[in-house]
Amino acid sequence: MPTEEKTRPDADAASRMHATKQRLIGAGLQMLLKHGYNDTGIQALLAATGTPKGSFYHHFRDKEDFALQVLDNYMAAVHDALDACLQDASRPPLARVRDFFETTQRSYREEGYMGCLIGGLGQELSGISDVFRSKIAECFAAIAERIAGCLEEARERGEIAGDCDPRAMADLLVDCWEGAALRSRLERRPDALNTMLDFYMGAVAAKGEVATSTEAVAPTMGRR
Amino acid sequence: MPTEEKTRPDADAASRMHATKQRLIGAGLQMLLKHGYNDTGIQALLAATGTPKGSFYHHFRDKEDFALQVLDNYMAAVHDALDACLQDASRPPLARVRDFFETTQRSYREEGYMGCLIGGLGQELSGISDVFRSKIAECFAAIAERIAGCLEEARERGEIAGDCDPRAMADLLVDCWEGAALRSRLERRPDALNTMLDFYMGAVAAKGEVATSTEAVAPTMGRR
DNA sequence: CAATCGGAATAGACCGGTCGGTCTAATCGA
DNA sequence: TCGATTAGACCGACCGGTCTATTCCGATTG
Repeated sequence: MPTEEKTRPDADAASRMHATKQRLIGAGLQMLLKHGYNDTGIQALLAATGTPKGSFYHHFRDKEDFALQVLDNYMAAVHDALDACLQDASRPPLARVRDFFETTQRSYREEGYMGCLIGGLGQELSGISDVFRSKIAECFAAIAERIAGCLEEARERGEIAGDCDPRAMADLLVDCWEGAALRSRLERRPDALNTMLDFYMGAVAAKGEVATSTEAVAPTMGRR
Repeated sequence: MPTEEKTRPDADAASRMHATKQRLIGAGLQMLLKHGYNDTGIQALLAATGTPKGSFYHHFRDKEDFALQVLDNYMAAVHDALDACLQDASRPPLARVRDFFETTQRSYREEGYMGCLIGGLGQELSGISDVFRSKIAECFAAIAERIAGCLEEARERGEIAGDCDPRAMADLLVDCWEGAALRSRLERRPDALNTMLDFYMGAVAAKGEVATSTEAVAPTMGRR
């Protein structure tokens, strides 16, 4: 493993985690995705997993600590997906970025189009908890940072305009994705996600220039 | 007033509304924006407005009914802003659309960058309540519908590509806006909103063609 | 190898507080 | 006078969290 990040939570930590704790975090992800934070009850979580209360408060300080750990777990999975998609040097950078979001979209479908946990908790809690607000802002920043790296590559290769700011474009992409994810949650279908991706890819792709890539990046645009 | 819509809730209804009910809805908007639905307590609302419980349950069936009415009120304000911004036939259609979102952004600032109530409630409740889910989907659809009308005008005038689907582009704009609104809520600043607007306007504007408009639509792009 | 020790983990009764909602009575205003 | 509205005591349910008791299981012994 290359020394790519200073301190990213071990993606492999799950394997060393106690089975009960893993069960709680797994079920917690589903419940937090569907119900949000305030409507997720500890009792309901324990009932759903057949866990006694003592175990929960042995593994977690309190509900907030629990949700933060679920979020860490979620972020680890996101970073795994980023690793899997963005590091394939044989593909054009822009196609790799698109691949990441298509992978993400697939995971949304598997969860019944409940959208993104980060966005969900961010929307619900950023008004009342600075802990969550800053944590979630950091999550988005971390994702955007990695995408920005890939966009920088794309810029150097002439896939996107040479005078654009990759980091700003990455932030923008993440933001728009979250909006489309909310819409897909409301509609229980992925259309908004696809439309958004097509639009973005079509808009950033440097047109009529060298564009060495033969891989199609934005098949259609502006049509649902 | 022109017969523009079949049945849109009377924007002027507030003036005929009982003072107590108005107070509750006004305070409810602030509380729902900041705390979300589940963390907004009836008791806290009553304490904040100095209202006895009897009054609340006289004017509202229950908490859900209350939140839906706050949402109706919010939507009426949105439609007012749409009226004010989109109907000025003397300005280019695309500039009118941009004007609406800049007006919206101003109102976000006034509320301390708490983002959009529709998006907030949508994110929090769409997983557990079909009432809210469909209601909020309709809210977005209604907004997109009106923007689509303006985009259609823009298309006819050649401000945007002739072969694009105005309705899809309007949905997309609303979705991306919501995503940027979440980011602006997390960061307590409007940057993400501006970046998103600039990017969208720059991307849809038909380039190098007739483009009769002399009004700048997207001053900068891709820079924060 | 068996006995045992001790912390980790499980188990669930229990607690005070707050939740949304109900009910009856008093008061207001046309 | 009479319905609309205000007033607030009251309710059962459930919330997150605490506490003590028990069980589990690997390390430490003789």
